[in-house]
Amino acid sequence: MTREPSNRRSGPSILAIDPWVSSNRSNGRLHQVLSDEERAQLATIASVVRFKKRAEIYHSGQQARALFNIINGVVKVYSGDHTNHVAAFLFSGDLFGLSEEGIYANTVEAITPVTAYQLPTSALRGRLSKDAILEYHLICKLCQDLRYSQRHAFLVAQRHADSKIATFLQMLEQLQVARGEETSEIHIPMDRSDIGEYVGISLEAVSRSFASLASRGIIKSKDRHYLKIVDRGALEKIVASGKVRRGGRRATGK
Amino acid sequence: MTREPSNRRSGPSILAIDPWVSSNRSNGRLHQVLSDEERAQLATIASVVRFKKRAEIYHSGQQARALFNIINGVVKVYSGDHTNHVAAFLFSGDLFGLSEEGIYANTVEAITPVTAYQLPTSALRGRLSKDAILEYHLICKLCQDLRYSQRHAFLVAQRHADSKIATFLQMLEQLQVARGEETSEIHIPMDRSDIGEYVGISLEAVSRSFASLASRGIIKSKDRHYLKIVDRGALEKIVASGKVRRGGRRATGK
DNA sequence: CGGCCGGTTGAGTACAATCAATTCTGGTGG
DNA sequence: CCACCAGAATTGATTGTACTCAACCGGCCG
Repeated sequence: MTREPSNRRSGPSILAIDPWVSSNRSNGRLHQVLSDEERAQLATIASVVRFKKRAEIYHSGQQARALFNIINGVVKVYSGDHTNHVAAFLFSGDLFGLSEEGIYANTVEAITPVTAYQLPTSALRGRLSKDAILEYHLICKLCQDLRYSQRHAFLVAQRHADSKIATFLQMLEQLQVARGEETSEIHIPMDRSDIGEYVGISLEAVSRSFASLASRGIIKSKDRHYLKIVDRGALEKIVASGKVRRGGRRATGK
Repeated sequence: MTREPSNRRSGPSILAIDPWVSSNRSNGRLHQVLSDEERAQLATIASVVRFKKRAEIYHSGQQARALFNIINGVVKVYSGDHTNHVAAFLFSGDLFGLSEEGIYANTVEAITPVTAYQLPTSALRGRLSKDAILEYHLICKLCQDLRYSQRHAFLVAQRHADSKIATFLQMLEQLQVARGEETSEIHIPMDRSDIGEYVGISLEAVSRSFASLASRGIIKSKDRHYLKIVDRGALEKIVASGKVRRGGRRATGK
């Protein structure tokens, strides 16, 4: 982990959607919720840190010294225990380092080389307590994270491996759209076992699903980490086919 | 839905754990993060509403007119679409009604008769923008919700029905502890199909799991909605047995 | 060149979904 | 108060899917 002066960029960045204010120009795209002043302000308490691929950034149970804001790279958030369940993949503009009573509740590992702002909790809390706007923006981001987490639970609840992978691919693509990246190809930075631990199937099943989708002409993979969706309709159908669950009555009176 | 003056109680209540400040006296118990003044303040913009069992409180896609704070009763939060995936069960001291650009992102239905505070979004936003402390407390609650959601994804990722149900029971018990309720018996307010939709198995499998746990002497059920954990150790083992997932390398260098 | 790691492919098995029949339970009206 | 009914819950039998164990491939780095 290396430190360097943080004046090279315009400062921490939070990409999110406002829970209440509907912005005119958003087709699934996320917005920079921080103003330039806020970013500059935050930059004064931030330092830039870098992590190599596969580096563990912090471990569940450690003292939460800092909040991190990804500049670029991808991390995975997972439970540090013997189960390696992956809770989330995070990208540029995302935050991690949320704690529970000052203790990190998850383990975070760099999937790719990562550059991030490091915001010491003490300084951050000081700033938050004085700045209602900044707090509001943090709220926006937390709502965002909550929605993503619910979507993740939904993904994991899909019954067929193919549906999970199809949903996962849609999610990845949508994330690329959300942050305004190139969208002709889907970039898959994580490896098969990470995917398996995220969608809740074995890595063999991940492999088989990719193979199956490819053989059916629904996706076309350039290599291990890049692929294209060829038949969007078919993919949609596969996503939908994993959802059916019967039972449950209708909501009645008030 | 009926309205009544909201001066009957001490005002809205948020139960959560501070992400940073470790409170001396918490053994898994949640705290009231709002001060009496805050609660009184919020009460001035809140009205009390009641919903019958199985009433739909709002539907995904509707305009988000209000945030709700449960006084008592239980609701389920689920995706309004044809899939009935349940994202959460919420209890007293919980919030619901979070939206995405002013639109409700979920559907919420009362599982039991529910009494709740209704906080119009406009008034609430006005108050939030002026009150950094209140915003901070909302942040606490959102972190809480995020953790629960991650735990839910984890539960759903368990591989065996028995493990899911065992985990679910532990979660319910822990929630009762968290809000300081009676803990000798576990109260299960939701029906089998709700449980199935929450843990990601069919309602028949839910039934079979309960039967299996009971026959093994691990739980003892009084009736459909109340049971006791007899063999806590065995339950723990079952929870753990659903977690194993092999593969994944170790995190290396810095 | 060889080893290692990530990925793919194959065979057998176990578990839960499904379809279907039956019992239990709580609420309603006579 | 009881009989009845509808919805919830249970139980049974069958089938399909994904996990497991295991062998094998291929690229990358030392």
